[in-house]
Amino acid sequence: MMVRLGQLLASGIPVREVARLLDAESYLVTTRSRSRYAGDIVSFDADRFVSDQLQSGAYLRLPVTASQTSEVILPAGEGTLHVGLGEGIEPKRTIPRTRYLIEVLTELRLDYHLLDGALSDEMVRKQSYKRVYIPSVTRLVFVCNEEGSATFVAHVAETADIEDLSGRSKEELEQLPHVIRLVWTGDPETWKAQLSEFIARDLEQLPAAESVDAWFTISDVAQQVLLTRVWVRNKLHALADQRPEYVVRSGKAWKFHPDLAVQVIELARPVPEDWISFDACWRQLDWPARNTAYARLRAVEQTLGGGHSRVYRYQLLLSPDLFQRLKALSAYERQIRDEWVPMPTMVKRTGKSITWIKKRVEDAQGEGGDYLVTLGSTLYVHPEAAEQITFATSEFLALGDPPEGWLSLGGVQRALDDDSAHVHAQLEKLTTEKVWASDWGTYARWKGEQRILIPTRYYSPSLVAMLKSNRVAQAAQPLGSEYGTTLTALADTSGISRYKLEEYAADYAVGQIGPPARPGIHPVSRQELLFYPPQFVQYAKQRQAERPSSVAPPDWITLSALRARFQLGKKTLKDLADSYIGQRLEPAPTPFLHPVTKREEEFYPPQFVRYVETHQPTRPKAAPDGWVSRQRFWQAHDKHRQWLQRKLDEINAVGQGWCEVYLNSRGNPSRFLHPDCVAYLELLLGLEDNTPESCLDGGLTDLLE
DNA sequence: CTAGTAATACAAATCGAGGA
DNA sequence: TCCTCGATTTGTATTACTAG
Repeated sequence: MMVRLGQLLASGIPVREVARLLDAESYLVTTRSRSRYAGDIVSFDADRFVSDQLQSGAYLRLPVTASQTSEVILPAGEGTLHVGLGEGIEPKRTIPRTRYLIEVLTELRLDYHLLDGALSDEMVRKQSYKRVYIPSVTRLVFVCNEEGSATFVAHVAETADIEDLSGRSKEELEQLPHVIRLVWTGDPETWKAQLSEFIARDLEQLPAAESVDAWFTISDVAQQVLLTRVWVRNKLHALADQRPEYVVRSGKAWKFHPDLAVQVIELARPVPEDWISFDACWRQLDWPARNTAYARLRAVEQTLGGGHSRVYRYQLLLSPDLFQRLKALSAYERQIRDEWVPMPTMVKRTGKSITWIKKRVEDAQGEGGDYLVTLGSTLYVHPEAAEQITFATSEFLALGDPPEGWLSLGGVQRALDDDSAHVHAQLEKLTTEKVWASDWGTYARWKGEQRILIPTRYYSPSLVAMLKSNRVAQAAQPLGSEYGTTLTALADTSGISRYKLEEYAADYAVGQIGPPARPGIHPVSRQELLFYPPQFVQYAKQRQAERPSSVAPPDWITLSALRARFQLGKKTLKDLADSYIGQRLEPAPTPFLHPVTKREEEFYPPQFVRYVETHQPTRPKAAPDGWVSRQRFWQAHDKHRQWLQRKLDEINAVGQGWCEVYLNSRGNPSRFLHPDCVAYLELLLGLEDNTPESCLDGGLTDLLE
């Protein structure tokens, strides 16, 4: 603003005239001249004018160029009455129409050029007509502040018309079809509204007409708002990020669309008095770091919507509403920090993993209760849940180590060279017998050299030895049929799973279908076991036969087999299955008996296989030649991975196929960079290392093309 | 005071191994 | 088949610091 005001004052238009133009005659300062031959010195208090404008929040858009001509604008026509020197006629009132016009142009955000005309002696007018040309909408306005002087708005087809129109008389102007005469109604607002309408009539159709020359540089805006260029630059660039078409590079300088400039000027508007500075707010609040408070502020502001904080003269000021919310949030967070238990502490207390604790907390919390809260990056557990879990897990911490030579289930299975579920079942049985009670126990699990707090059963060497001899004896002499059969033996011989047999046995007992199972001494192991009569065997086989379509059609397949075929992750396949089921696609997955495991399993139709083929996420392959993994790249160039991430985001590497997932050397999916991308990044690195900042600005965008 | 950079911290997602 | 674990990768928040 200062620049344009300076231009205006230096344009050759007399200072008094400028003041009249702006309806700002109160800013004229008269200083008595020291020389008595000279008149008083009249000057315009530009500083006061600008600061008042800033205070009031209403900025006048000053002309792009202002000049004075020695010619009369809209001279009197032939038929006009000449009234001599105008003596004896009452001086006409002044109406600040120019000021109103400038206000209208400011509202419409239009740039304009001002020309002040001369007065001639034989004219009635005491004030000159001004010519205002608005290039973006090709409008020409003739305006005069003197009472009774009409205002004319003309549409200009060619630039040559401007001079032509200026030389005509008012009467001639009125006759022209593309000229509108605007009369003073006595009310500034209606006059302004009419003027605005005439000027902006087809403004919407002409948005692009505004030439880039009229756009604003950073300095232009900075001088308007009286804030530093850095602040303005940041604001402008931030806005321009959202409207890339609103910023151009003109030579060395950036130029911004007037809309952006206006927005920034808006941002510099003073804020209400009850707003509080961010630092004052932070000092009253209870956050450890200033940055934390700043992050919270941004988060809260986002939920509130805009307009609750504003930077004014290097001060980030917050609305009272925002401040209250931050205060409440800080109190809430303080309470969490003081009373709740941080996750790391919980891990130490219980000796369990974070996932484990999380699951228990979720179980512990009631309806709608929120027992887990993340503050910053620490997870806090509600005190009640924490206490409950700590109490419940004290047993884990008390877990001892298994005695030397004792074996876990896996160990027993390896010792017997039999990894079937049968071993597990046998151990289960043995551990219920009092005889063996001291030969097994629950201890902490050992995984290689590591002690893990999972209660795990370990079995003594003598128990294992017994099991071994038992199995040898069993092999020699199978169970006698005259006693009936045990469930385990039946499972082994019938092919029906022991889980199903248990289920059938329960139904058999409840329904009293045949003679009940009776306890007896096993001829080989001398254990007391339950023996089931032949009727039960028959019943079990019947139940088994009744199971829905016991064998799957040949092309139906289980999820796990499908997983092996497509090399898909568990979760990926599960998601695909869920979506298949969710869409109610036919035929639906159906339970069948698995030919090998003899268990009932969910089988999926061949349609699902095709569904997976078409919907599966593209499975990574080995990287083609020349592609480099992200990790290798940032490590090789001694850059942080975030640096790389940022650069890739900037050039939209994923969008243009410069970044793809391939298998890395470990066989895991990882992101790889296209050779071109690598070349570009290396070029970038070279530039960053070797050239000053200024070269980077313009050069890189070209390189990207 | 803002915006940018780098280092660090944390958490979510995922996988295979092992036990029940 | 389900669960838990540690290991690993990846994404994002926090922190510290700097230039302008």
